[in-house]
Amino acid sequence: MSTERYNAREAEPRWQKIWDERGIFRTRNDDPRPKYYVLEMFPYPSGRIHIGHGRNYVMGDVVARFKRMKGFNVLHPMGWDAFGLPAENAAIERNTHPGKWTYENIATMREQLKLLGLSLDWSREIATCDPEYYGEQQRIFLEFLKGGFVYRRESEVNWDPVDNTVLANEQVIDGRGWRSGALVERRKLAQWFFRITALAQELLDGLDTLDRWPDKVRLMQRNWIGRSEGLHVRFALENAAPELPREVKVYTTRPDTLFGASFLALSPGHPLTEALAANDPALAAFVEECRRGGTSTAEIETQEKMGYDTGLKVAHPLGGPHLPVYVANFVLMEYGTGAIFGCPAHDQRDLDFARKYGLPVTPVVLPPGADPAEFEIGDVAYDGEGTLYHSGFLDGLSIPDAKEAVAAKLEKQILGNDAVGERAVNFRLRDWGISRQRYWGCPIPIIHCESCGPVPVPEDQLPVRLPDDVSFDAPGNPLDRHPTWKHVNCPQCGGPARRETDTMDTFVDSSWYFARFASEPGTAPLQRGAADHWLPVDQYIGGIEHAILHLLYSRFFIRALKKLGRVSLEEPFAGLFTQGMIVHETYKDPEGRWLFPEEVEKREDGTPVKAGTSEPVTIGAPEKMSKSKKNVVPPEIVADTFGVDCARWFMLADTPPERDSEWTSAGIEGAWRFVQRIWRLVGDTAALTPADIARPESFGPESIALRRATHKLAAQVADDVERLRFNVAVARVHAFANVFGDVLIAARKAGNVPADLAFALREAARFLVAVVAPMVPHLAEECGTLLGGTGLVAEAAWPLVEPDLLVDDTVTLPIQINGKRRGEITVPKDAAPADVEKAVLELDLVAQALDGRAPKRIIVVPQRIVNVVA
RNA sequence: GCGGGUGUGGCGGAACCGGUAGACGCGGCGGACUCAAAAUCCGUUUCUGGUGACAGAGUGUCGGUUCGAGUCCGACCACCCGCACCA
Repeated sequence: MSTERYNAREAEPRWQKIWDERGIFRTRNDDPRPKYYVLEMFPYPSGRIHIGHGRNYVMGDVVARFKRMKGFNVLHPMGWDAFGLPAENAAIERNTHPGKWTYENIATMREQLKLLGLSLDWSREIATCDPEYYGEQQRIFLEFLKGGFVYRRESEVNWDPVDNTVLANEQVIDGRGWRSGALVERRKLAQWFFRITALAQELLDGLDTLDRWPDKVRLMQRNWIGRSEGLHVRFALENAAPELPREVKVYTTRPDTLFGASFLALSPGHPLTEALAANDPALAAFVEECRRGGTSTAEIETQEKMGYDTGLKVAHPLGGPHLPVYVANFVLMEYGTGAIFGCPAHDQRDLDFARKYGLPVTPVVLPPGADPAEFEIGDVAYDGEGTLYHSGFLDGLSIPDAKEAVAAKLEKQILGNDAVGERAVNFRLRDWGISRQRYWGCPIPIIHCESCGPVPVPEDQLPVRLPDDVSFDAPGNPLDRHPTWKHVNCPQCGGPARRETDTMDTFVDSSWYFARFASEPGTAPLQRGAADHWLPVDQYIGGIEHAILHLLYSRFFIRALKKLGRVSLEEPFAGLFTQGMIVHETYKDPEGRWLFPEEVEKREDGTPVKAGTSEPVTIGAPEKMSKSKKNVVPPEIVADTFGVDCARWFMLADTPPERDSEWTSAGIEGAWRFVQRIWRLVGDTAALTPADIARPESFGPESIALRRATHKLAAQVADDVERLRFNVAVARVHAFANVFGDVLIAARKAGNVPADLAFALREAARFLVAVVAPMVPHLAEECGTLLGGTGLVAEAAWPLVEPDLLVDDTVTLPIQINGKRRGEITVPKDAAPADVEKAVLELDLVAQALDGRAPKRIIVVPQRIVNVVA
């Protein structure tokens, strides 16, 4: 009998060292086994990790270790999303260099991650701030430029006045910068864009192929891309000054409501608006007022519709009355044509506008069953289905038929030289602005020349490296202020020119790193052969917060790279899993200061106090672990007390992986007990049975029962892990330990252990160790040694399941009488329903219930249930 | 406003296709071992009534389909998430 406790603190570093020395997690591209690529979203090196960061890495590690045991050549790499604003902020605050700060953080966090015992191939580690990495990214940028996926234009940008940078639309949350929280302003700048909209339809269609993605994420992307089908309609301007355009084009998804139109509205940013405003100070002032309007959620919701009557009129293309042309604050320049026709009766925004400016409200869609003489629009527009009326040739048609009829008619109608109407598809998706006025990012490899314009940096001059000697003592972009860096000669004409001083959005860095990992260390960063071999990532794991941006950008990148011949695939991530966060209680002292969990202790009566004092502590609701609220647990503390296997076990247990999980001391103690329990079960088995026991000819009932449980365990846990149902896998291991423990105790009491049972016990221990190995790998190695194994458990195969042992000979069926469970019956597994029925009717409890009458009906569901209807 | 999700004991949560609701863990209670404690082990733990075998109720609410509903359908309530003046 083993009496010693499992000493995780001693064993864990020892096994980590052995794994490392033998290089067993190093992956080779020429390995003949089938490939499996598992990847967790790489971290930003912000400083230190806490246990809350560990959950997705542990989940990925379970998958990686499991797949290795199942015979796959597994790629499981790690890297660093290393460019970004915090490094610059740290540089400003601490008077250091962003690179130094970043690489120091990487060193710290690498050691912390290693503490978790992750089976990572560290030889493939990358940081996106390595010149080799961003040099390849510059090459990709130039290929995108050549291939038409990059362009430059003047654009109104979201300007973050605190971080002094441009933000993507996606980085503006409630009108504030996603990092600084500052209210975003609008400015016009020349910006570089990735033409993601060129692939909008493909990116939408591709979602249908991603059957191992969560539906939620696919839906979010679908909505983000936002496809709509409608009609472009050109309206002739009646009374415009000669220098103005002759027409206005609008986009509508409701051409059926054209007879209900009562006005046209232009966006404040529309070219016609600008042209009019040049000679109309009042309009110019109105446009200015619209600009000032905030973009925050609350403001948009409460913002009143504002309009300015330009005095212009347009003709109705279907012969209705002429319509006034307004400029309106609610019309977006970025969507459609920046101009709309307003149909107040059937669009809430138009209705609000019409009521405010006294415009007609003419319903043209009659709800089913409504009386045309009575139906009126009050404060709510009607956007349901119905039948067209008040609409000339459309009267009586359904909405879809009316849409079609209008489109067909206007396609043939001519205004000037073109058709009045043209069917059009619109997307909500906008092109991706990637220019950032920041130092710590990938330089955009362009040189601006007075005479040649923007010129690509020649291939042999890549990478364009960031200068090291920069200062952060003034606001703005250090690259722009650098005395020499930007001054170069034009590669085309040789004349004086200046470098592009903008750097790329860091989302560019993370849009292809998974392809970089495919290349062996020391080889070119993006190789078609290697990328095609390893990609797509078989299982990608990360937070739901990246459901749109990172994942959509990466999908765009791979598709663009394919079109440029750099890779052969279309979708980078075949399987996606979004894991929940780890949350923890928060603690505050009487002054309202946050306390770390280790600063809090419980008195005997259960009240929490500040450690070593009698100051009361307020316990707050569990929240996402964060440094600012101090509700963090550093991995070192866990490693030094319970061991990281306990942390791993706890992170996998109880809560489904996609939900948030609360870290508690009770939970980690429970994990500790179970780790010790496995250790004891294995140790007791090793003491009770000989290591070299041969498989006996036959097994007694007790041994068969144990073996059935053993083999079912291996089969079911394999299935659970494949489906990432770690909490269920953990529960099964617990249940098995209960069965195993009972048999073990009985065997020990009996004194002598027959050979067949000894074999079954050994087998149970071996299986148990293998099954938990992906989850608690250090303990598994230690147990492996205990059982007299010579090789590493980390390199062992998943146990071979004997299919005969998965099915039982008999089944116990519940007996229901009138749908209520009244008893049960045990029958042979493949008993005929008629025989089961007969056996059931012979039972006393059934006879009693029937009380001499014949049953109305008996339903026998083989292997499930018997229901007697009395 | 639009779209999506969730709701099961004191708690985290199981329950594949409609077939024994509450697996497994946490916590609680009782016990064994111990001089005592820790550790470990055993029993018990949905609620109500009953000493008990047992009976009744029970998966947010109301209704429906079915021999049978946590699971399917309809309406509603609560909470969570995403998008948000996208014409």
